Amino acid sequence: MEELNQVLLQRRQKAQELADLGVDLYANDYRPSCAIRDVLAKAEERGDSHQGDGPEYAIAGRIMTVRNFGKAAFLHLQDASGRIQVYVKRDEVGDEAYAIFKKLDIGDIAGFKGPLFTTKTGELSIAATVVKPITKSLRPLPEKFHGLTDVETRYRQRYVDLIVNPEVKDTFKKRVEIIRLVRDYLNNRGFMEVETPMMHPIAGGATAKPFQTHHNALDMTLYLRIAPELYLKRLLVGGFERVFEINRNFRNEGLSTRHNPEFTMLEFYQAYATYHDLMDLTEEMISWIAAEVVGTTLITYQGQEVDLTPPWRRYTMDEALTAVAGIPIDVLADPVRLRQTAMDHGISLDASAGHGKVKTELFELLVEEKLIDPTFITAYPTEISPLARRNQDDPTVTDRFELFITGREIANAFSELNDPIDQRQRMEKQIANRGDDEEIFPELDADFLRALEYGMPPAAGQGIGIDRLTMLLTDSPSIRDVILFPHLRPESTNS
RNA sequence: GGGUCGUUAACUCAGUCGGUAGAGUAUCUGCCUUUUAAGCAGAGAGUCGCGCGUUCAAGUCGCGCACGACCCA
Repeated sequence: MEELNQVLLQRRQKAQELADLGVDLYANDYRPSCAIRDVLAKAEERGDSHQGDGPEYAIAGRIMTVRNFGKAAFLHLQDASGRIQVYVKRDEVGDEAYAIFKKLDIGDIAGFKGPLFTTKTGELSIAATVVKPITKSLRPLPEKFHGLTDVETRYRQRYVDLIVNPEVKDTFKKRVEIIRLVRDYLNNRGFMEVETPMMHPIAGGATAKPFQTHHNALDMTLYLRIAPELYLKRLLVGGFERVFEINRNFRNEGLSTRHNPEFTMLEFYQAYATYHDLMDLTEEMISWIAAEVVGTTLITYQGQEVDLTPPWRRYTMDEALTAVAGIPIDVLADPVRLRQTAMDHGISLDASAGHGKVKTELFELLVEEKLIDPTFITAYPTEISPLARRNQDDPTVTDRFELFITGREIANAFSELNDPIDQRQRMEKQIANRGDDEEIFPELDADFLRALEYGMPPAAGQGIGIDRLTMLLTDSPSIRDVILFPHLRPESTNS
């Protein structure tokens, strides 16, 4: 238990004084009649000025500011829906209630009842006739003008951040709205939302380090999933032709402004579709969500204008390397010269890296960050796309795209590989090429291959990072701004 | 993993050349019945992130550690 400083002691003392006056410090016998937003809306309907002669409203919320005049006071009360001023006058509420009111603090939760009036300065306010202490706050809130800005405290004590920084609340409301719109969009197109395992016996569907756990009764290692892909495809085999899942993935890797160890991913699969269909779907869905959430498809992200109005630019990886990075076509086609170009840019390549890998490295270094407006990049090398279908005309590339907006990968999709023989070979190759430093060796998912052998209909599938999409649409610079409780190192115990 | 910057009152921040720890908000006391960053007068509030070192003397200089931010890999 931390030592109580003066402020905390004073709060506890005040709480005791209230209790001595017979006040229940944690009462649960008050029911507000109205959300603050609804009070404001009703006042708007009624129009003109309010003289305290209208209906009474019972509201409840947290006291955010107080301006005290001795025998009267103004305060701002905040609930989930908004904020309104309350005027408490001794002559109106009575001596006893006013004495109790004087012992309330900023940060306390209280109820007030009374009619509306408009103050001299023109602010719509509640003229309290009843004061009801509801919950005592034993800790002071951050300063009213600057609020809470220390990012560490904001993330560690998100509850305080949410109380005092209204734009934070707004961001998380938008996040929920985005997810709701994704669901609506896919449900309306015949997709079925499913839940697949979070704990996998084999960590598959992506290349990433998994978290490990242990099942005691079965005495076996399990991995928190790095991707749901291989399970969703099993459902295609089973006959569900349009499925999606919005859920957490876990990757045991570094933290940054773009990476949290657990993050939310949308994955969806559509039978009898190709990656071309998914490009159409994606630009329609994301531009629609932007219009709903932001109100426009012309958005600003960290001072940059981004135009989400369809249609979006589509480049093959080769086209992008030429158009954006200025690499001549004949160099692109020549493995030796391209490798030299990569090395000239300081890219270190090991001997096993093929032509496709070299291209991808150059793309990541020279092109990605320049793709500000939404851009689909297609024709990813087969070498780095173990689960994607090969292109009919050029088997060295796959029918795959990634979507970049503001220089960041937002989505990854492909026409799915459904040839079980090809899939087995590619997985075996991937396992053979594993790095020696990998702590967890990739394993062949025999059951997934068995499922494919029953026949998976041709399909296209896609993953969209919900956190990054939310960052884009809420103009948030860090993934921690769109995750309620982002992962941080443990708080030091000596603080 | 490397580099840069930061950590001082509950919050937001100052702190000069190394010489008694400062402000605003919040809190407490008094005045104040239409204020809104209310006002006026007064008061209390600090392990200067942690540890070691240099020095007569360290918030300040050096080293190490913790946590965080940004950049790089």
